[in-house]
Amino acid sequence: MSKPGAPSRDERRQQLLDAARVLFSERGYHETTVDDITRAADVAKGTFYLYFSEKREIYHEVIRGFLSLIKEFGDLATEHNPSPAEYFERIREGARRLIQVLQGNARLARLAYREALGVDETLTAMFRDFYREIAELEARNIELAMQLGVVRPCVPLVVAYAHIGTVERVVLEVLERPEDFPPLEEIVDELLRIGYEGVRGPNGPAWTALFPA
Amino acid sequence: MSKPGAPSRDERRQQLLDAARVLFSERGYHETTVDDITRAADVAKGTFYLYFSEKREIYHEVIRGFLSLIKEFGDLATEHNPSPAEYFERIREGARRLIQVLQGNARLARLAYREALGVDETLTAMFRDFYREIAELEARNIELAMQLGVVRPCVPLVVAYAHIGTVERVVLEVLERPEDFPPLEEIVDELLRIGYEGVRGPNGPAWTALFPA
Amino acid sequence: MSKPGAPSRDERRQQLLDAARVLFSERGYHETTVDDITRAADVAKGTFYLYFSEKREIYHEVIRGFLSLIKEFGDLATEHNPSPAEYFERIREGARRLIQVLQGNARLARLAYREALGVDETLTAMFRDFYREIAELEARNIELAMQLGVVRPCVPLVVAYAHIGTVERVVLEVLERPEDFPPLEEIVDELLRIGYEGVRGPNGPAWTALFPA
Amino acid sequence: MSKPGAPSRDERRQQLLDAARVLFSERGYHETTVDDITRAADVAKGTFYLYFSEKREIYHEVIRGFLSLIKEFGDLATEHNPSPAEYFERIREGARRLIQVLQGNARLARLAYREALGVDETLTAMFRDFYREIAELEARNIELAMQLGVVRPCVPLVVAYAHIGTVERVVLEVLERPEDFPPLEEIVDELLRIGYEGVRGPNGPAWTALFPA
DNA sequence: AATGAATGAGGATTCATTCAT
DNA sequence: AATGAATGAATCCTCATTCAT
Repeated sequence: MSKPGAPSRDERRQQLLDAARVLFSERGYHETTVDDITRAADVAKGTFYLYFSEKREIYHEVIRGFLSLIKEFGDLATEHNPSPAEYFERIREGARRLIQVLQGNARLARLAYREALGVDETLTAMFRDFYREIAELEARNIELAMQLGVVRPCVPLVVAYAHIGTVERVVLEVLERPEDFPPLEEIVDELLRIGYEGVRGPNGPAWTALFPA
Repeated sequence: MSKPGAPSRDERRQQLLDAARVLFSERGYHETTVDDITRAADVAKGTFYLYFSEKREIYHEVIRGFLSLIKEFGDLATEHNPSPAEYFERIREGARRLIQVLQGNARLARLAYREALGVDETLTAMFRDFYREIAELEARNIELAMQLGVVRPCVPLVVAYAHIGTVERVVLEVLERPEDFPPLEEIVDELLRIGYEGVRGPNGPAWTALFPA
Repeated sequence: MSKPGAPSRDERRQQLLDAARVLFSERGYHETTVDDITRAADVAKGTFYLYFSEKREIYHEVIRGFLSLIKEFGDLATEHNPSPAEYFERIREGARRLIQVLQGNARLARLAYREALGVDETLTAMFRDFYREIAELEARNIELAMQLGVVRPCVPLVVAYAHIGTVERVVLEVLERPEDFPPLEEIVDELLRIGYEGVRGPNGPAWTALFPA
Repeated sequence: MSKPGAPSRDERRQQLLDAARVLFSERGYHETTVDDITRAADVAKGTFYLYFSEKREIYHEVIRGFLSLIKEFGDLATEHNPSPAEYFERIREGARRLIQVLQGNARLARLAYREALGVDETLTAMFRDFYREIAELEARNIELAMQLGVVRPCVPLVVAYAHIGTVERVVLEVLERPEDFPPLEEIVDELLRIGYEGVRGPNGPAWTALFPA
């Protein structure tokens, strides 16, 4: 059906997505034209519309891809019935992998953050759902930690968003000007320490004990 | 010399800014046309360009106004040489006033957050500088707290961004769907508690002692 | 940039309508671009949209103008309570003026006829309504003539459409190749004679008597 | 040599024509894409161009087919040397069959009428020729009728177009809103009566005598 | 013969900005 | 200062047609 060496349907689509990801990351949604994308992907303008029905669609796709990349790294702590040490180990592992993803997609991370909401309703909803999902995931982590006694009584959803904001803002700043900060790997532990000692329960301080600086 | 009843130059400018603030907040930068703004301000289209050299300029102005509104509420803690109790009292006061500002400008807050960076370089820089400024301000707070012994040794800038992210993300979520959360006034203390117990020093726990739930 | 005397809003609109009328008549709707129209009217492309919200709108306007030009020439016979001779005299007068209008707008007449329905729903409705209106008008003429006894009992609406079709088809052909026909002025009487002797009533033949060849 | 079960060249072509006829009738020429046609005919897009050199060609074909369908029903009256009664009987028979064809192809009839000329020169010519042919045919009928004395002296071509217009307009209206009219079968006689009494000759009134209501 | 991916010219519409009055 | 008509560059999207497989 396709020439050997000729791109398959999926490859062509990917070609366009890749070009779009780069351009959107560099210039944002509004400053990137369909023409730019097709030129970068080295296809004719009309070809774009064989794979995406409109410009917004490819943007959604790019963002969706990024968000699902992130969402993969949260399901860790809640499984089984861990000891406090196991719990924190898992949280720590998840956080580290999250940081890696963000670091490996720095531009895209900034893009997602920037134009989170300025494009259209669908996208706004995508982000709202994304935040809600990861917040609820972290809220469940918190609840588990409360049951384990390593976290004091609190409103889990509030704490969850606090944790998210902590990571989000710090990581974005570090990605923007890494030279002003210690390496991200070191920062992770500090953030977790702040986040979890901030809600330390009767069985704490757990964190410092478990991971002495 | 202006006709009696005719708006002065500054008033006219303000008229345009007010219209723009509302429209940008509701629809974002790209979905708002200069025509929309002049129509809302009830002036002719050409008049716009007597007060602003281009569309981006009025947007910058709107954002700048909002950011400086926020920045006013940070200089509190660093003055004089406070006791731990005074320190926290000031921090708390600052936070409360910040929340009030955000709550009174919910739409604008969302706008600022959304299109923070998608418009142009100047704006990107404005936000970067804004974050840097408030981060450095909070970092100085942290350093002071370290000296007071209420905060353990840490990298102040990292902790500062962590604090900012905490407030930012939680407040944005609460503004978006207030029905899922306790009232913001109650949340403030929880956030400060998380933020400061998370970095509690030898003279702590301070927070809980000072402001028992 | 064209203005020996600055055109008023209405003049500019008319300028565009005139250009559009000519172009649509020559090439039809689909073969005429907005660019063609603005170029012919000697204004910039954007100017078009200050006066018409979309391409179809100016087309509707052109057609509407033509149709109402025609509709003016029907109300003649029904007034008062004429004698048979007066009745036919009025009919004849109306028909002659109609022919003149068509002759003076030959191209437009062909346009209207051609793309009557191929453009959009609004236009289809415009034509349907147009035909219905003039048919009902002629049907009232017929009814009046039946009362006068110059027309035999018949279904007025059917006869009305028959009369319309007669004029329409003949005039269109004559406009297309006048060299194959007698002058339109002569043809008018023949058509009326056919139309009205075809439904001659007991008081007839009226026509031949009144207007011997 | 074709695979068993595979359509022959002609069948494939017919497949495309059938699909095109339906789509053109429903949406008109400009609103129908080659893609629509091939999808409806269940062949690949490229296949279209194996059978037709361009989109307009298949449209021409569809229209041509329809027009020749109509043209078949005119050659009746002119044969032999009929008596007046035979003459009218043949005319009547021809008219009835014409009506049947139109009724059975109502959509197509409207299409032909609508976009008669808006597409291209070839089509314009096709229609011009079509009208000329049937007009000349009817003109010969009229001449014959003049010789028979059932039609008064007149310009046959003018009368021919008058007759055509009568049928055309009435039938189109009836097809559009049948509920406002008597059944077409009844209307036929009324139209013929109008048409032929309108040109009744010394040996008339023929019609009424032959076909009393 | 059949396929369907690729092409790219073409056209409608928007809107920031200018400038004569 | 104010006006608002005019401008035209910019951009999205469509679709007839081609051609390698």
